[in-house]
Amino acid sequence: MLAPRNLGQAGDRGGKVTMEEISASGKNPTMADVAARAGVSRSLVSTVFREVPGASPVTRARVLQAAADLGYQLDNRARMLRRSRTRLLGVVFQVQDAFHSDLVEAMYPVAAAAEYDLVLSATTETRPEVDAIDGLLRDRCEALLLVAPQQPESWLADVAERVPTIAISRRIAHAAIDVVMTADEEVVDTALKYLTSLGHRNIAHLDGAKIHGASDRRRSYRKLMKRQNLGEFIRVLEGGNTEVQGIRAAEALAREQDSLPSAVICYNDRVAVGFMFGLRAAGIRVPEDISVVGYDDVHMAALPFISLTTVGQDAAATARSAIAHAVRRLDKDATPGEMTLVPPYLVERSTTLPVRQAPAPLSR
Amino acid sequence: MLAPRNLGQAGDRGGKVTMEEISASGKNPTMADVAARAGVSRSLVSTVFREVPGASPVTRARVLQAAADLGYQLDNRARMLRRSRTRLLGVVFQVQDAFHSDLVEAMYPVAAAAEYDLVLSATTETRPEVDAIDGLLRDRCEALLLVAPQQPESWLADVAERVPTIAISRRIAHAAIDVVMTADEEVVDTALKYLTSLGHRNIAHLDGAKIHGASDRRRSYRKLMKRQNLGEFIRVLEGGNTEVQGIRAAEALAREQDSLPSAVICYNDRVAVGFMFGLRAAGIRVPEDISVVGYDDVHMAALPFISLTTVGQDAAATARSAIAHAVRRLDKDATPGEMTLVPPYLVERSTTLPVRQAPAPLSR
DNA sequence: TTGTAAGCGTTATCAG
DNA sequence: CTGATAACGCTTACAA
Repeated sequence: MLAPRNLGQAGDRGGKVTMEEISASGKNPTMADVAARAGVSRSLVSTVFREVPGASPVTRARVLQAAADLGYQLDNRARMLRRSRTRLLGVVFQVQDAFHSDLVEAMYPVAAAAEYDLVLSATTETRPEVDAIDGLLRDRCEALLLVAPQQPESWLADVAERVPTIAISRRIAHAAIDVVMTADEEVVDTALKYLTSLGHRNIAHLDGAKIHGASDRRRSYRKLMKRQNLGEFIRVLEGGNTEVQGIRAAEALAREQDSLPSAVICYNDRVAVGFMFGLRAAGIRVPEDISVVGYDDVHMAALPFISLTTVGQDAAATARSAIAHAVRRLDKDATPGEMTLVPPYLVERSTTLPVRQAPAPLSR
Repeated sequence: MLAPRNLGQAGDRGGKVTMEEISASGKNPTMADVAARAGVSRSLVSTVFREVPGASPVTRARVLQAAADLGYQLDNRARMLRRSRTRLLGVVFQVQDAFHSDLVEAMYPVAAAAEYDLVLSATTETRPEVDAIDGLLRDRCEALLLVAPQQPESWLADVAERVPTIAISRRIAHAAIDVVMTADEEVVDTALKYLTSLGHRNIAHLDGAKIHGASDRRRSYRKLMKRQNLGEFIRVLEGGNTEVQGIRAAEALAREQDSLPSAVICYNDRVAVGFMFGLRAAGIRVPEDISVVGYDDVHMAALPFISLTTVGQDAAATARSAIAHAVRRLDKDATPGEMTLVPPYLVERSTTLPVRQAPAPLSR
């Protein structure tokens, strides 16, 4: 009763387990054990488990049965060691970040389709990126997928010299590193076009402070505002990337209530949500007084009592593209340094309204 | 300039890289390469890298230098294969779950302190638990840490028969499986005692529906209400584990407004937050009309505009305990089937108030 | 279709 | 302190 389901006891259908059963206890059974039990050679067991042609159906069945009886499991260590290729893709990500989780989730099926396995290596407060990457290198991953890597470009370039490296969600200009990220300027463009289509002109930008990518976003905002002939309205609000910083920004804005923008584009959803609640707490209505647009489309943005209009990052497309880059480098030895920009998408929800309190559409 | 930092070029301080440099390109350098460059035997290189005594300081330095010049990295596959023990702990978790992420984060330093490495294996929509566990078994992990496993107990028991298995956050009564979880009854007890201390008696329970553990919680609620002589107030509201289900529950409750409880203990924070906003949307004030207590202490609960009073799960303590179980089983061959209950903690925030609108404390 | 034998890059054992 | 020499469990030509 305590015996594992697939580990067939003496007396089970299989029958003649005797020595093997004893020798198998404690140690894991090997291919040799399976071969012995099936009455074939080790290599035949291998062919069966690799699912390559070269074993008769009847042998195949016998081997599989013997393996099941013994509770045999392939040993990845040995198999990877012997094989010329490990078919391993290393993924470095921040385990606490929801968008990173979305990416990892989306990567699994794509990698599997290309017959690669994923090796996850998390970065945390106590586990620096360098350690995470080192582990993957020791596991002999064939390519590295780095989600929002924090290390300096030169260090990442050194890594990329050893193994094909794909940076995700971080712009890096280096000939050895592939990059996959949401088209940053298009994010601002999408938000801006949407807001101007609602009649907004006085559109401010809630900044991401010193976060990676914030300066790019700021630059895009300035550039695109000018292009829309809205240069006179350019205004960058001091923000950050957390809800609390959003609240602070709202409080600061409320204090100088003389000149409110009619809409604000935020660095990300978290700061946007904080900003929105902060405005409301200060007596400024959202969306009636100010429209708010976020970025990321995190889970929270979709909650009915938040319902934040936002420009979303397509995690699935990003993941697909990142794996595709790795596969191109490995299986089609493409040249490194290519960049893929994933288009963002707009999600209209309840934090935006046409400028100046437009009346609800009349039914006529 | 394109050369990896640690891969010392010919002309670098090291000097005489010639054939090795060429042979190393393409293939990863091995211990043999390092040995050759340092002018020692493979086994000495091994002793140096294993950091065991048996190499003179000067040799040690030479080996390390040669390794650095070559950009040598240990090969985990070979090392794990040869070593009697892998010192690998497999962790199965839902990559999308914030509490699981907290656990994983907390596990890293604890495992490192016990000289174990963590192997992460995520379950997702497309990657079933069985696959995740299979992978870890093939990697020859020495123990499995399963966070909130979904498989039936009998199946998990089969796994536990092969390898020491620790279930986290799921109650399992099986002699082969260790369990670490937050003391479930204490959670309800903590919430209940806190609410009664505020004078509440009409305390309802917002249920977790068919989720694992919900029935335990329900049972504890009933039992402890009776123990407090509050049996007449027992009331289980149909809930769930998501914000949207919380909103629905609030709407349902508002419809039968004749008999509102004065406080509600919720299955988790997510459903609690939805419930709270749902109540407010229905014109029921929180906390003035109804006090709301959540469970988990997720990040969102602490946001200023949510500020949910909740009973928290101690992720760090749970992680510590789980690793400790594994280490006890592996290094001190403790007997399986032990259970550790981690005490929860109360976080008083803004969704609870003494019953019947107590006046703000007077300053005198 | 099946079996034989030689590694893959380490660690561990045992001599010098 | 140092260096040969077997394994570890598998894959992969190559032979039968």
